[in-house]
Amino acid sequence: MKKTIFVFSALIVALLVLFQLSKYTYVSGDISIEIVIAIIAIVFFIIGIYINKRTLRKKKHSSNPIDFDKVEQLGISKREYEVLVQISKGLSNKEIADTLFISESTIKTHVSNLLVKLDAKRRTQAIQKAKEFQIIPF
Amino acid sequence: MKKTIFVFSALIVALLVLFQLSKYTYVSGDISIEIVIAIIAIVFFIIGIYINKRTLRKKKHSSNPIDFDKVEQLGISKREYEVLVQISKGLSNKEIADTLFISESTIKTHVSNLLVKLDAKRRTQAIQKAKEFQIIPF
DNA sequence: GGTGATTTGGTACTTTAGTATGATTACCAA
DNA sequence: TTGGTAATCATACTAAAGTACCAAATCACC
Repeated sequence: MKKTIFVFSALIVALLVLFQLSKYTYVSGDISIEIVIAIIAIVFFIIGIYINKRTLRKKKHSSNPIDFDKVEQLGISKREYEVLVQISKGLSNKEIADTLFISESTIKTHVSNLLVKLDAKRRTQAIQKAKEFQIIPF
Repeated sequence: MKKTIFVFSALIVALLVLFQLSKYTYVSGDISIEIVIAIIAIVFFIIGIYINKRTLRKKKHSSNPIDFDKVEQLGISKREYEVLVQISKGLSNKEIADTLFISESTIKTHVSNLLVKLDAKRRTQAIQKAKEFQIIPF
């Protein structure tokens, strides 16, 4: 907030100086026009950079693009994907079974299938791969 | 924050208008100069936004703020932290033992200590917690 | 209405992970 | 020099994860 005020204040001062300069140099010569144009170009260039940085910083937290096409491409089914998400949360097979209201045997089947489809040896590696494929939220 | 930017932007625009008007009074009839300046300003503004977006996109992958203070705060030792990083890569205890040139027993000891310090029941949960604490690269 | 994929579940088994405990070495600071 | 901490390793055990194989119910699709 402080920074914003400072930067914009500086810009206003700069513009005022330009404004004054243009008044004085108008009579004496016509080189000032080019200089004024150049300075305005630079100033707005900087303004563009600054404002863009601000807006991008705000968007950073809400960006979570999950590649569902990749999920399909890997042949991961709906249920398997649900299990994958629970795995990435750090839950055990038993805990996943309880949250999805199915038996642990079924979870084991899903996990085994997931490991094959993600080409992973362990569930921790599956998490890593899923993150690389951008198919789990992070 | 948004308000501040808007207010100052409006002020700058107003000043520019004054600047344009003042010129208008001196050189009456010649509108083209003002238009040229305005266009240049807008063009460089857009260029600023564009270039900034490009540089930020490149930096996106290299931005990884790891909270080492948190690591200390949790009482995680140097070696334990190394093990934690390997765990998050999806390696097994045996594989970690091979990469760090120590026995699997030692890895198990480190892992057990890590689970206590991170308040986790499993290594997958430890990964999750470590991510929340921002102590591992992602 | 049959066909293929998904989901579910089980048994039996092997492997990996994690706990508990104890012990040795090394290093660093008081 | 001693006392604390980190790092190392081992044994023995329990728990969880993962594999292999099978089988039945469901569901979508033609």
